[in-house]
Amino acid sequence: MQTSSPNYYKWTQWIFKQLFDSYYCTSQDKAVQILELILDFEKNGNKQSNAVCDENTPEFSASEWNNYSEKEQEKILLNYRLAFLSDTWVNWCEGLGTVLANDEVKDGLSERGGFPVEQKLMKQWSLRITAYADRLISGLDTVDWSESIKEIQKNWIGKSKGASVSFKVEDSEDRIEVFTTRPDTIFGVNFMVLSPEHELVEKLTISSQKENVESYVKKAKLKSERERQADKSVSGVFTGSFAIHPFTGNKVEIWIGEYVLATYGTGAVMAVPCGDQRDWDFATHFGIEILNIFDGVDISEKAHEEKDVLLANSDFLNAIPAKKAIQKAIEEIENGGFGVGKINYRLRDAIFSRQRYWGEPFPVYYKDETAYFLEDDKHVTLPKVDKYLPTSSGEPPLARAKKEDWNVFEGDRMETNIMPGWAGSSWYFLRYMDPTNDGEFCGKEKSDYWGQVDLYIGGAEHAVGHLLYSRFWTKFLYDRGFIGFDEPFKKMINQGMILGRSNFVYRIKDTNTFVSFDKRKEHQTSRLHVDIRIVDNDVLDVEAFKNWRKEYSDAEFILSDDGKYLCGNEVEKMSKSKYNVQTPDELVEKFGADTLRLYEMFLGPLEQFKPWDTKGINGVHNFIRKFWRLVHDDENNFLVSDDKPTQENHKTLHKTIKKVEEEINRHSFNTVVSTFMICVNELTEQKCNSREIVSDFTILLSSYAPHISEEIWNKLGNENSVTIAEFPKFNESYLVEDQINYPVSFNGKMRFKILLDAELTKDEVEDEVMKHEKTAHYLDGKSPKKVIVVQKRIVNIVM
RNA sequence: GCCCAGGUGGCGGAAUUGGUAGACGCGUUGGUCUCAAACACCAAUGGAGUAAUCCGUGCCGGUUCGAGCCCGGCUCUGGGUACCA
Repeated sequence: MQTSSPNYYKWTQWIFKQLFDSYYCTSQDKAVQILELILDFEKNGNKQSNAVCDENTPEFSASEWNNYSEKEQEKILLNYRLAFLSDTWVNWCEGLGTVLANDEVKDGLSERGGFPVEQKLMKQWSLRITAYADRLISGLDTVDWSESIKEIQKNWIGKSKGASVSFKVEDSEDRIEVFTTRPDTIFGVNFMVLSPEHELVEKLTISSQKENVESYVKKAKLKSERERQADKSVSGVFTGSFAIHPFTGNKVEIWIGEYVLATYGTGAVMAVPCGDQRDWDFATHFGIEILNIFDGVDISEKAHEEKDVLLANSDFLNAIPAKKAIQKAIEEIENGGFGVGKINYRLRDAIFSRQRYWGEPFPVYYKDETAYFLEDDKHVTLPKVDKYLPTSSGEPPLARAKKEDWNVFEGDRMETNIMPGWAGSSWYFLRYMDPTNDGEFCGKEKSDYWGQVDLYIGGAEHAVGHLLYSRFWTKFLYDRGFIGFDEPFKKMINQGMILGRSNFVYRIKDTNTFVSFDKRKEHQTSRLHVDIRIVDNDVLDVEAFKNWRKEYSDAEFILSDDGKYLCGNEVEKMSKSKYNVQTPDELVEKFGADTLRLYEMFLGPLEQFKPWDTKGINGVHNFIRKFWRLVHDDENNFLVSDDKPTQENHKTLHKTIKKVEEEINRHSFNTVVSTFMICVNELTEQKCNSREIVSDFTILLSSYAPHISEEIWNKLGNENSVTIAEFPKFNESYLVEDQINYPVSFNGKMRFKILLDAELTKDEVEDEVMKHEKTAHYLDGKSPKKVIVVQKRIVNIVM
């Protein structure tokens, strides 16, 4: 099964079409066919509709709706559809020639390649994931995932409860809307701050402030997002305009400040300097008065951000504790008609268009610039193009395809964007359940039978991408009745990453001269990754470095005193971009794939991060050879015996079966490998090459070292693959001990052991211990206060 | 700042419900085999001490007959995340 094959992605297109044909009904709290919404519009218009929609959707009555043209109706429906086209500010990445989702942008640079990303307005397909924000949070309680991934998703969705409040601008019809989580502190507001990008900035700036504001805004826009976030110093400028406090009617200064983000909330805040540290810092820096609305709290040194005090100087909120006051404030704000209680999410709708070649094409065509979907039985495959590059006019690569290059062509033109990488990966686990179904993406009886993915082992780096989108699609497919569960992955384990050891060179600023690690502090340098293959033991091969890349061919070096160029080093994520990748090919060549596989498991617990270090690999390789020798004679001829295994042989085998079974349930693969080693060591010592024992051991080993297991299984005379052999049954009776080697401790410290019959009662054990010669020695003349006997486990003598 | 992990020999790590701390592997040392080496095999290997013995799971305290494990307080390391109003 390949997500890139048309047999697969035609179903991705089908799911996308279902999203387009659906809206989110808030009263049923699920996705519903858009037809139902249309019927509702025809009868009632949209004034009371319980549907999630774009904030700028106009209101209309039933008769207005019925009089709209098809095109107008379609335009409105786009505000409701879960897959919709809209002009969106997107993260445009020139370097990659495509749009990126928010989670693909890190610090203002593309996660892949590290290219700059800018904001650009484009017509794009988006998915209304925000409709699912709440369920994506609450659903986390039903899955067995690590706390950290749940936390990352919660933060990413970023639900905050509060109120949206609109402040009237003095002598103007304009209003400034803010979002606040602390409406109870509204009487502490005496200024407000807009982000430099806020749409009202220009309008609100009075002529005498114009120059200051313009230069401030210009400076802010020149900075990359990364620089702006890194810069924690307080900066801002006054517009000269005032807003009117909705309750007191007092003047409220309107400022502009970089610390307010354009992309969160409304891009403006009401500043409460006594209750918010950032506002406090801003007010202090610019000498703005700080009103104190907290009863008995000193705010001269810092803001008071906790909700643990009563309010003062706050009219109807006086002497009310914060929790109640928030409720009361929202009521009054709503009564006054200048705001409303609101839940705000940090999560944005997911942009679903990309401008590359490789990806799933949309089953969409345009007629008169309106988007239409193909009939259900038709799907689009990627057309052939002459180059995988954008056209000269900047359209996506698919725009290179001529009419006859498309397998389907309808309307004026086909959609030339493609879907993002996470489209296919959002539902592939469902296709696994029914990979050859030609009539459906996955038969309901199949998904009902297999259900959720029991265990998903994957990296934490997909926390806000793939793992969130899969949950969204699963919930959608569940809502529409296509599957019977609404979370894709029941349990998840995040495997630890293998870290690599990176090396660095130090380039002196604005030169092509590199200084050795030990002398780097004598210069202003920037640290650059260097390929670990041209570094040996932290010493750089200078000639190889010059040949490594064109720009270094004439590099000069300041060496350390012993004439070597020393590199810096650090253990970090193994990654191509860090040039610290060690491929396992060489190890496979030398030791075989079984050894590599076993060694990776043997390194330690699955979830743990660890640096790649091959020092111990010959240990597991020796184990494999030891197992081989167990079933071969000195001339390397396969040799097993058909003698009846001894009691001891059975004990060794069944001890191993038990342990392997237990450990696999705990996902503790490193200890399973140890168990195998112990088993082979014991069988070697017992000189046991019994066919019966070896067969069962081979099955146990087969999923850990598949190649050697298959080979030995075959040599044992089996026709079928070991992968379909039945897992050996554990038999407790082989492990019954008739004697117990009791550890005897004094005040909790183990001193000696005593071999006793397993059937002895507590009292008999105590008698035997007290009779023992060493007991008298450790008692040293004292008499025991108490003797604790835990049968078959331990004896503790308290003195 | 907040959230999540984690701290055990020279190293990777084990100890599953509170019950023998250091399984297994690496490394090291000594030995056997060999002309020699590699491989393999045998033995030793937490620290101190000739030994008896004593001390030992980041630090301080607590619970318990008994704590690497439970509780309280610290500390250090790793990871994630944030001018989110």
